[in-house]
Amino acid sequence: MTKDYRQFCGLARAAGVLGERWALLVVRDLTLGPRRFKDLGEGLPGVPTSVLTARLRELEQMGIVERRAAQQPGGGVVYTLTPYGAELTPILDRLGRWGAQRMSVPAPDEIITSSSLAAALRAAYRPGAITAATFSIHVGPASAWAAVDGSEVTVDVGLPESTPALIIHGGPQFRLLLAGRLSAAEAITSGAVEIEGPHAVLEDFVRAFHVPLDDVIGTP
Amino acid sequence: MTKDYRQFCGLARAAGVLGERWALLVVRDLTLGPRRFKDLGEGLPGVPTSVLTARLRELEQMGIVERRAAQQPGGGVVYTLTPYGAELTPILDRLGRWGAQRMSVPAPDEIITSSSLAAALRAAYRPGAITAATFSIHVGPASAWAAVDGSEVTVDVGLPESTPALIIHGGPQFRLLLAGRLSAAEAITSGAVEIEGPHAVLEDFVRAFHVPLDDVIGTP
DNA sequence: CGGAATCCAAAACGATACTG
DNA sequence: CAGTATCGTTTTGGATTCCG
Repeated sequence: MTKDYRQFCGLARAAGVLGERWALLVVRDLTLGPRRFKDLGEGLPGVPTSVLTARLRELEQMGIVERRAAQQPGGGVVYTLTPYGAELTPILDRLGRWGAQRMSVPAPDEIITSSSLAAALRAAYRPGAITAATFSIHVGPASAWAAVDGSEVTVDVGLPESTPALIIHGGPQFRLLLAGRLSAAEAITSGAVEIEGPHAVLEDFVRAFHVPLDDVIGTP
Repeated sequence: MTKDYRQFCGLARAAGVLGERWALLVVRDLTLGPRRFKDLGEGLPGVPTSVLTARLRELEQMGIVERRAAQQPGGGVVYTLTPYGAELTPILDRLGRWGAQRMSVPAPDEIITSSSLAAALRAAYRPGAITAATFSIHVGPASAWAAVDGSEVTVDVGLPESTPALIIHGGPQFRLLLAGRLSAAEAITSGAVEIEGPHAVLEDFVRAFHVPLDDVIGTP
């Protein structure tokens, strides 16, 4: 449990916990807010309950995750990030952007989860482009929303509470829109995305949310 | 080889490569500069050559590491980070600082490698405290140096080329100096560190290199 | 719902030895 | 120096089932 490198090194510690299978994705999902065991399991297709339990215990023991009784609907248990764990958020955002640089279009067997979409939106946010707006995004089976207010952005899975300025339905090409490889206009005319709302708001969206994409040279 | 989460997610990609055993530490060592196979192996006590090879191949395949023929002494092979891989440096620095927050004093079985020391110094650097100086640091069997010049810092293992303004020999308590739990004066009088050079330069050092340390509450 | 318990299979790690 | 090859052992991941 929890890899041990026997090195007195902050990075080795981090690698020890977060390098375990599924650990980083569990934390990613928890950066969006408190989650139940079941939510985590469903949001991470392929995790056996036994592994999820193990990861949560380890993260708990390292002070990253906290296990609490849920007050509201139905009681039960929720997992949250501790303040220490929450400090990972900006780091994971950067790491996620780094990894996304080489991701153009989903492979046939790759899925998009709502949590990954929400986290990607948060990581993609560039303050200053727009002042305020709420977006509702659907990509394949995944749904998330992002609410911009000044330099802040709030994201989560599912649907926004307030009515969004724009609803976007995107397909596999959605990534290219975030990369600027497709302009807002192109994305619409090509059918890469369909929107409910004004075209101009989609222009706002692409200005506010951006993740560059490398020209990847084939490996000769 | 290379964990697969089947998710179209930058973080999942990153976790796939960097989550493999030893991978993050290999990258850490390479952020310091080109390294030979043997250097990496010796700097990572416990890695079998077979595993090291596997990790290097994976990192190479992901475009993070490049394998080149060494020009200079003796020929052979060196591994370097690609530009893409080098982009990880600031991220790993942040992750390392995050992990170090809960590390006060090395456990009896924890070692300090020269690479981890050098990387820790880089991560600990706060621009603005001093204008220029070179430090030579020894902690246990590990040796590294850091050269400050304006807002830039350069670090590596071993000894600096130019004569340092200060040589520091630290013991297990060295971490507390970086955390500010020990003042420069206290560190010297308590014997936590021994220095060759002016006391005042050690004051400079602690101002320029700092990694906070959490008050960790026992787990009740 | 929130897990604990079992069990099997497959990696993958670590050690060691050996080669170009 | 820079690995490859082999191999036994240990993990641990994944699937399934069951329980409070």
